Parts: sequence; structure tokens; C-alpha cells
Amino acid sequence: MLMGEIRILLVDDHPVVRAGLRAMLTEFEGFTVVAEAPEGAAAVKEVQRLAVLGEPVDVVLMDLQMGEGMDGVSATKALKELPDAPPVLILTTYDTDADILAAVEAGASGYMLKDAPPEQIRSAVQSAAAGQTALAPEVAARLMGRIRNPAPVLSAREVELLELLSTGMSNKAIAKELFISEATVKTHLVHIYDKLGVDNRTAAISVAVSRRIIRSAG
Amino acid sequence: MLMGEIRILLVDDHPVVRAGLRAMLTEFEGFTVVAEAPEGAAAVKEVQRLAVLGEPVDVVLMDLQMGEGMDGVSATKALKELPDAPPVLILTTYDTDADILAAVEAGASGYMLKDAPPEQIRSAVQSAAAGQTALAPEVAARLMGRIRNPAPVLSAREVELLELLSTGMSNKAIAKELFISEATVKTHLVHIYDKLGVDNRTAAISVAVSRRIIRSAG
DNA sequence: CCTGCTATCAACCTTTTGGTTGATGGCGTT
DNA sequence: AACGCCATCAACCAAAAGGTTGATAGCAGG
Repeated sequence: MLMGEIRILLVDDHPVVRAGLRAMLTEFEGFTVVAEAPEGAAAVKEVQRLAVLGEPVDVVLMDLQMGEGMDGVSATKALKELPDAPPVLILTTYDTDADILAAVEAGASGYMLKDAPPEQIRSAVQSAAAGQTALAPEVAARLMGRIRNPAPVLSAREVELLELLSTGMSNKAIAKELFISEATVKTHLVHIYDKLGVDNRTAAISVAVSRRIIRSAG
Repeated sequence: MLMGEIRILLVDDHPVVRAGLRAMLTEFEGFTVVAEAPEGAAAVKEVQRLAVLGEPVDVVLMDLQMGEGMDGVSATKALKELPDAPPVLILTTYDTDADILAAVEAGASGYMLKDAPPEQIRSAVQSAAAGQTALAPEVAARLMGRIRNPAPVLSAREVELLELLSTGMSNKAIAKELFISEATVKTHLVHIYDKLGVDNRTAAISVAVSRRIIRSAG
């Protein structure tokens, strides 16, 4: 293949951010932005379209929060089900555990923050294109810190519950949403309270937000 | 002055966004980005520096949320105290009541959203440079709506309660903290729920945070 | 002066949560 | 195979929160 250019698809609902990434990446050697999409569904279509044209995408740069349409996590999952799925590099604003976990679980090859210096983004794209994993230093540090300092680790399910909790849903509503019984919700909550060292849902949210386990409503 | 170019200062903590705005604006006729700043304090210095150089800034494009340093509202206030203060056009992601009101109160000449189409941003910058006010359609609509349908305003005491609420305190604890009876706490809560359109404390916090009535733990 | 809003409190009742105990099955590790 | 962790559910009880009615008092505005 002789080191052709790295072919990139940008997925972000903000035209300004897309323009910024395009400008930033094309200034570097070896990068081409071959397509853009404002949300996840369009991104999947673009990847397929370019694949059948014989001009496959090498790396997808994906935002997590899209105003409308398919969000980044769902899009990543959808992309990973395609044959010859390209690596997906998440590029977002927030570095909460919930976001990171969801992204990694969906099959993302990396997790970068939008306020990262250009050079960092450049090397992350390169790593992703090479099939490697690329984590932002902040993200990596957070993961390392949590290994050294065995802070109580919430399971993915527990984080999921916390997120619904933070929207103000009752146990009954959460149960319905997750297709489990109210009893199970209560069991999860007891475990969450235990791990966070609190004894009610409101305090749990407060602690979870300040520890960046979840992101507050916004 | 013969219709010189409009000289712009970009203020945003994300290099990606700055690059995007720069690329977007310089593609249009009549715009020059003369400086950039990652946060408010640096922005004020830039404006002053360029003023003494005899190359004054015509429009400041300002984000509201900066990771570190002076935030957009404070920076706008600071700029407005300078002699020959340039118009400040807010360009941000969120269009909450609190943000818009704070920005307008601080003296902003306009309020645009980052997901706006380039053409809209272009004309907003032009309006601001001409000394006019430029509001994004979404923002204008929201303001109109709030005039017709004034949002319930929480009393100072109610906000005080909300703040304690968000830390996870029980009614009893809040009562003790504020030297009032638990009954009074409950009465306040009923009023708060009523005004926010919710029916439990967790949802109240969620709404209050998303409306920026209080700021979340962090 | 009357009206409305705010802040305070009480009594009462219903619903929701929290806390406990115990049980099942899956999954991965030792 | 045995152990631990996770996710699921049930039944039960105690505590907290939610909802209602009603009352008092201050203070601002028409």
C-alpha cells in the first residue's frame, strides 16, 4: 500500500468543529478528510458508500454527543458490525467514566478530548489508523489512578443505573426502562450506595458527579 | 476607513474550535482573524495589546465555557469596561436561560450557537461589527417564549434549599442546617417541585442543574 | 386596606425509598 | 470443583419523602 494517505471520516454535529478538524488534519502530512457526517446514521451510510466505491475509510473521528440523530456510541456499535469496520476514534468534550466505558464497550479504538493540542490528536489518528489504541493522557491517567487507588469500581450496570437515577427517575421508572424488576433496581442501588459511601440516591448522584463517574444533566 | 476587513479575536479553550472558526471565517470575504485566546484573561490582554498597536479588534467571538481561566461572561464584563470596547459575540454550545441572560447582562452584542450553519455565523459577525445585535433564531425564539410564558422564578430561599438538596442532604439535615423545621423544608420542596414541574428531589436537581439554577457538584 | 408572595410551622396520610435476608444462575479464576 | 462477583428477583419492615390542608406573620404593591 506504500503509505498512502490516511482517509478520515469526520462525525460531529457542529459545522465549526468539523471545519476545525478538517483544517487541522489537512495541515498535517498524510491525512485526507474524505467525508463528513453530522450524526451517526449518516456516518454509517458514508462508510458503506465509500467502501463500495473502493475508497474505504481508514479512520472514523467520532463525537459522542450529537444534538439529533444517532449518538456516537450507537454509531460506533453499528460501524463495528460492518465487514472491514474501520477503527473509530472518539473525540469528545467530556471524560467521565460513563462515557469512556460506553465508548470502549462499543468498540472504540481510542478516546481523545477536544481541548487536546493538535499534535496529540494527530498522533491519536495515526495510532488508530495503525490499529492501535489511543487514549488521551487525561483518560489514561484516570484509568491508571483507578488501578493504583482501588476506588470502589462500579459495574457497567451500576453506572447505567446511576445515569437514569440522575435524571430524576423513580425506581419503578428505572425498572421499566431497563426491563428488570423494581427489586433488582433496589438491589443495585444498595450496592451503589455501599460503594460510594452514601445512603440515599441524591447523595449518590452528588458523589458520582464529583468523581466524574457520570456527567450531570445538561 | 473604507470598509476594511473586519478584525476578529477568537476566544475558545478548544484548539479544534478555534481552527474551525478561523478556517470558516477566512473563507468568507472581509474577515480577518487577528488573534486567538484560550480563555478570558488572555482575551482581555489581547484586545488591549492590539489597541495600543493601533490595530484594534472589531469583534470578539467568545465562548462561554472555558475549562480553565476566566469564563466568557466575566471576560465580556471586563472587556466592556475598557475604553472603545469592541462588540462581543457569544458563540457557545448551550442556550439555557441562565446563560443567555448572563451574557446579555454582561453586555454581549449577540448570542450564537456552535451548531449554527456557517452562513448564520457569518452574518452574526457582520451585524456585531456594525454595532447591531445578533441573536440565533433558537435564542430569539426562546426569549420570545419566555416573555409570553414567564418561567417560574425561584426565591432565594428556595435556591438555597436546592443547593443543599443537591449535596444529598436529607430533609432533616437541611432543616438543621437552615435552623428551620422539617415541615418548612417540605413546604419549600413542594413549591420548588411545583415551579420546576417535577415531583421528587432528584428530578428537581436534574432540572435545576440543566437550567443552571444551581451548579452541580464538581 | 386588600391582595399576593414568602417564610414559617403542624397534623395527617400515602407512596417511595432504604435496609435486610435469602435465593438463583451465569461467568471467570484459581 | 469451589469461590467470588455480577445480575436478577422476592418478601418484609422501617424510615424518609411526597401531598394535602390549614394556619400565622411579614412585607410589597396597587
